[in-house]
Amino acid sequence: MAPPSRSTSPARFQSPEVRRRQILDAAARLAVDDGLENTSIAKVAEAAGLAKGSIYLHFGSRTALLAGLQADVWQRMLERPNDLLADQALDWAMKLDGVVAHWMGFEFEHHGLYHAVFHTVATDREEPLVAARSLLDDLIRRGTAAGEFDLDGLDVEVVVDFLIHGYVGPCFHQADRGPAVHTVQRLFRRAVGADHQPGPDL
Amino acid sequence: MAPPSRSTSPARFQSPEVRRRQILDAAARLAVDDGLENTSIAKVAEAAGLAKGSIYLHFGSRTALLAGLQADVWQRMLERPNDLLADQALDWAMKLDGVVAHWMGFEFEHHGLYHAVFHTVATDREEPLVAARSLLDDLIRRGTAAGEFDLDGLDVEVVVDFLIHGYVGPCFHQADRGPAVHTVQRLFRRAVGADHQPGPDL
Amino acid sequence: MAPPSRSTSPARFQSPEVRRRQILDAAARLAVDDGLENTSIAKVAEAAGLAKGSIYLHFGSRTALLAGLQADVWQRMLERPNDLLADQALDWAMKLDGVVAHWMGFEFEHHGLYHAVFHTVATDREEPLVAARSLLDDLIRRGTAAGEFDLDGLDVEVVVDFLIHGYVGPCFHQADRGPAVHTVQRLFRRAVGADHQPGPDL
Amino acid sequence: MAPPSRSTSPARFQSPEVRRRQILDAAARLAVDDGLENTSIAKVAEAAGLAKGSIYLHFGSRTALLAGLQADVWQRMLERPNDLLADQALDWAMKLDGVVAHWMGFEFEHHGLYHAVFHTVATDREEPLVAARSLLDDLIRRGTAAGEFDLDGLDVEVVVDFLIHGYVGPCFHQADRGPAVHTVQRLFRRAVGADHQPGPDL
DNA sequence: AATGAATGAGGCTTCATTCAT
DNA sequence: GATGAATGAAGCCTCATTCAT
Repeated sequence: MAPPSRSTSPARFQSPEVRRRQILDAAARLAVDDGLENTSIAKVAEAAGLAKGSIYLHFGSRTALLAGLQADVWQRMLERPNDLLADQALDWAMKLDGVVAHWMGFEFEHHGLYHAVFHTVATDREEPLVAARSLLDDLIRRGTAAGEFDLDGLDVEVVVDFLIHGYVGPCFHQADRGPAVHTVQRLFRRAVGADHQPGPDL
Repeated sequence: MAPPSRSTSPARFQSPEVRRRQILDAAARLAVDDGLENTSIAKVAEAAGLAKGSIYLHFGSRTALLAGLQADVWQRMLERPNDLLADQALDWAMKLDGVVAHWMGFEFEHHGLYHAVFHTVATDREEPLVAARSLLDDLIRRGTAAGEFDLDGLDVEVVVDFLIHGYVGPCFHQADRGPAVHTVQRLFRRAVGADHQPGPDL
Repeated sequence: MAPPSRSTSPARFQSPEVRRRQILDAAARLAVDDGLENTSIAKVAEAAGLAKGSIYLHFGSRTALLAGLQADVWQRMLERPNDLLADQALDWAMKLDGVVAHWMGFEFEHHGLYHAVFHTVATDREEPLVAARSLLDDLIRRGTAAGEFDLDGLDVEVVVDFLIHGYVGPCFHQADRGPAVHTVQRLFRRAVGADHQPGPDL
Repeated sequence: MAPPSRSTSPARFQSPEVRRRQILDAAARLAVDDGLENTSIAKVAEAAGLAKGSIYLHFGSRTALLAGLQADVWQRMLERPNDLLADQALDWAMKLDGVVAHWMGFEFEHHGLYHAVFHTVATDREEPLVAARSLLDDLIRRGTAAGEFDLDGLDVEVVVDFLIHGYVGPCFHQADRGPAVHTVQRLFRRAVGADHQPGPDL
């Protein structure tokens, strides 16, 4: 009996790292377009130009893939802000502005992916979220210590949670990105008691 | 074609109103525990002590059930704040405090149900969301007009979106409700430029 | 606890015979419109102005109802032709014409109901079909004996089966009923060797 | 989400073409035995020795499967008659005989499958039916033009519809195939006015 | 490494039938 | 007699996962 004919030629060999990235990119694209819960292995495989089974050579399960996506997202979310934090040339309010601009930029760019990943992945979601929170926490505490921010007794942790959720809202409903970002920057400043003068876009 | 054998005794007759409420309550419980998208008809039926098919006597489809849940949630979310808005004895900042207290109370009580419903239901989710937004929008505009709030040029719509998402954050991570609510009330006041003195709990 | 409210008043009492007929009529209507297999108990009940459960006071099962419908259909299908057969004023060819006219009239009127019932009901479908076949069988044999028909060795049973299926075809595709009936009448005559002159419509 | 446990050994790999045919054959068997509308995916899968889900690798839906069955049936139904039509060695009456023999052969062989498919499939059933009708239509018109047939004013379309339904009848009730086919051949000839001498079997 | 046929649990929905009221 | 809430088997379909090739 003839072996089953292969209708498409197999994908060209790739190193695991490259494949992994291709898969994650495909998954991210689909998650943005169709929503995270509608991102099936089959669709990811097709979008990545692979067969379904091949996904499992790189991720142990759909959940693992989604977790990978999450890690990916959060890494990109934290990379730049960490740089900002270290930038000596910026005062604390400007750093805060920078974080807002960066995060909102992501939400606008990927329309909800960050939000979706943040809220949906069925994994230990604490770790990366903790990272984002502690980044903001750190920023606010140090800005306060520097005398730039004035919390007037407000609990930093609550403020952080509030801000980290709040900035997402305007990303869904606003057509004009620039003004929205600017407004949210000022809202962050108001929250930490530093809205003395408008901050420039970053 | 075969007559269904009855392995368990059927649930006692109930009026549609009562059953409908029982089903919605069961669904709400599950939505909180497992997430909205994992709330299946089978699970709802079991939680409500009914057979799967019985759910369809009260809701035309899973989507309709979820929409019913949403409508329910939002009605409870908007009822009280609308009363607050109409209360002549309160100044605008106090009304704002009241809304915060009410909404956070719900989130704490139902641990994420409101958030889940708010962000996930696959229905025309706009209507009730619009209602919540316009409530806050109205409150802020009128408080500003009354000279109590000072937006200093901030776009009201962005502020509203920001606040409506922001208050949810602290509900997940804070053990001490009272202080968290108080802090968020002050953050709302800061956002609208009215944090001159702390507002009392409502 | 209050008894469940009754949203609609119960249908007025009716004698079983009348109810039975109402139900069969409703079922026939639905079978014509939606097809026999889409005729559910629920729809019949609604069309008959009854509650679902009430159907079971008159028919033991859906199958029994469908069988009743079938019996009904076939009775109406055979009544008139039996009269024709007994009519002394008609010659055999005219009787044949009459049967055709009557049967096609039914198919046109009820658009496929007779065909559907004939072919679909999951009961002992033989009995009524046998009646129709033997009617035609009888007619042809006696017409042949009378010298009006000429089978020239054709097996009567095959001829009967052929005719009884054949007349249904033109009922589906022909817009002009009159000419179609006339043509089929002549085809019946040809089949039995009696198409010497066109027969008048009956 | 849970890995599917494998209680039975999976069916051996097959090329899509082979599987597709196996599934269609199983479906045809069931359609004959149980009726087309009682042919469920579950039953087809079991009859084909596959899991339910595997059917969907080859047919997008139950409807598509049934349509595939239909297409299959009709292709086999029309192939041979089209050859007959082109055969120069046969006169028109003999071609007509050949079509009858072929079609009745199918009905006998598959006991009702062709009839079932012909009348029930919930798809665009027009196309293949049109093909069969136009085949017969063509045959009759050309036989008439050649002077072999004599319609004497009968509408060809009605004749075609009549014949195409009529031949099915004897297939259900006759044990002796040979004589039945022969009789129906003569009935076709009578219908088109060409029953001058018996035609030989084809 | 890559493939893709095969699996089967589980999700949604319908509907004939029963039975307490 | 009449009602309609309740049932559960059964139907269609999806999709994460496995594994022979």
